[in-house]
Amino acid sequence: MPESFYITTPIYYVNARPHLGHAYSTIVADVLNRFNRMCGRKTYFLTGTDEHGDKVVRAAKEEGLSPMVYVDRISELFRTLWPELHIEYDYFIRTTDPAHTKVVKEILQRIYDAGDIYFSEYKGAYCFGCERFYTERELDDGKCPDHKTIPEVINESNYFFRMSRYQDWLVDYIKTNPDFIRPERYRNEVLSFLREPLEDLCISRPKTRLQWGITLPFDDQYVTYVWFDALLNYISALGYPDGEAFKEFWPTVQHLVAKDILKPHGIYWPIMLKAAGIPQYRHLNVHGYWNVEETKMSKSLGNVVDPLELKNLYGTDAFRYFLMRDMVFGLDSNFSEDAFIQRFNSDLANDLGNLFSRSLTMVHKYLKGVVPQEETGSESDLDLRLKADAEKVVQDYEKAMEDLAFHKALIAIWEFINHINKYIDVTAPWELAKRKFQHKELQRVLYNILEGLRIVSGLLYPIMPRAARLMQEHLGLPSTDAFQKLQDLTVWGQTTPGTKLPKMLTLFPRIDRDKPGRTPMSHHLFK
RNA sequence: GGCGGUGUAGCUCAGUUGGUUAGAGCAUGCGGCUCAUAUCCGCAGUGUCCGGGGUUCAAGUCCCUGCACCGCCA
Repeated sequence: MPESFYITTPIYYVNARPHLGHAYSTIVADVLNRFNRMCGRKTYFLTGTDEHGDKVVRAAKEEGLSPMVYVDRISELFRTLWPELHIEYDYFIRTTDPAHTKVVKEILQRIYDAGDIYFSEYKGAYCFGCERFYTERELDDGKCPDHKTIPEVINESNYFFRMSRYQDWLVDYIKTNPDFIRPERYRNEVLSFLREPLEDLCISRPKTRLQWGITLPFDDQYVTYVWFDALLNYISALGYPDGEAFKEFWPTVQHLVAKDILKPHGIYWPIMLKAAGIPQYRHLNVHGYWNVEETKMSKSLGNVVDPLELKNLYGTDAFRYFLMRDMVFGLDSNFSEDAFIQRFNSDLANDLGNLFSRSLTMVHKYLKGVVPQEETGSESDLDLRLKADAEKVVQDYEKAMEDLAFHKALIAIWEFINHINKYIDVTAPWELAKRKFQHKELQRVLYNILEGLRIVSGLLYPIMPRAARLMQEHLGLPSTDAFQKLQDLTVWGQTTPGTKLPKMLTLFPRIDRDKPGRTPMSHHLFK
């Protein structure tokens, strides 16, 4: 029985529209999900939206909408964006779902009963304009940085989660499970944070101040605040506690987050799970930020990259390829249209697209578009080397994918693409085609090229599902299968001789930067 | 202020436990092929490995120190 695989994205906060960062997280999840399906695992892929809290109330007010109408609208933007990027999630959760609300209340009650939630009063500087407390440090000359007014000192009572009690346990757990949080830099960050005493977490807001949230089960004058509500989506979506999905998928859960929400996922969440008596997640995978033209992406700079626009300009496959190829998972990367076009033309159009095109053209031209016999038995060193390269690429790829080193997986594929190009160059099928007595050799060479391309298409499936599919159709592979199993990519000779190949197509037409009428990305206009 | 990271070719980066003339891709220049989306293949380079000091027969790699940028914490 192969293991299951459960991957989650963060649930995205609905106070803003989807941007490049959201798209990256969700595409990575989709890539991992598809890769694991190729490995024969039963997979579950969760994404969704986080919809409570005062920022949402404020954003709704600005648009003159009720919170519910507002969150419906923004949530829908996320939900409908993903299919456009060829993302196939299994379930889309919203924290306003009644089923989620029920689980949150259940867990709160359980932790409350166990004595890990207590009631306490505190004093603080509160700005009524911002509807929030400020710490001394955040104040600008004693005044609210936004409103330039002196905040009032008020008393407030709230419920607190006793995280401090679990600090030593967590440090120990992270130390004994080295890949609990990865890459290592983020694990170190959490450990370094835990060297200082951990403060208890405020998990409520009085209804006098905020109504848009889940009412505490043990005090109806309060709502749950942010993380305690949001994090529980990962279990409520599976039908915790009795759902079949929970039993099947929770044991192998991996979370995927950007570095800005490391603390809630690396500290609050494991402690919540511990306090509620739920087994820990397996991995927290943390990635970096996309900068745009060397600067931080921000609304005020007007350089927010809209995934839909990119997709419309260059296609989903190219967009996904660029994101996976140009970011080292865990580190920050830079996005620019120039870099994108560079990658597109050199990797997709020239290396892969042209290889695909020249190969199929030769099959059509020399063999009437019919897949030849394999012609084993008289292989040259060149043939044998190509097969060895094919074995190696699958191994390197698998290792890189397991390590979340997507760029390395793609580098490995492109090395193999170069090898096929080289193989064509050295075997020179156009020469073989001139001489009848070399027909068998011609057949063998072209068969090997097609096989090489089959393996390339199979490996590309998680990253570029649509292009992989197109390639497979044009290589005469069964179109009934959505993808090839990784296992099938390790065995040479799966292409069926005698298959008539469909008409040629250009996979990735070159982008001509200077072409008149070409529309550059709109964020350039705001620079 | 404390802790951590990064600094290698024009650009993006690889460089294992210290070990010959420091690598790849892109960009550049030259040559070859014609099946191909003017594509592909080959060749050619270029480097104060951030500065300074030290350990060693030997340092991009280890130690100390300074600088720059980044992150987390206060």
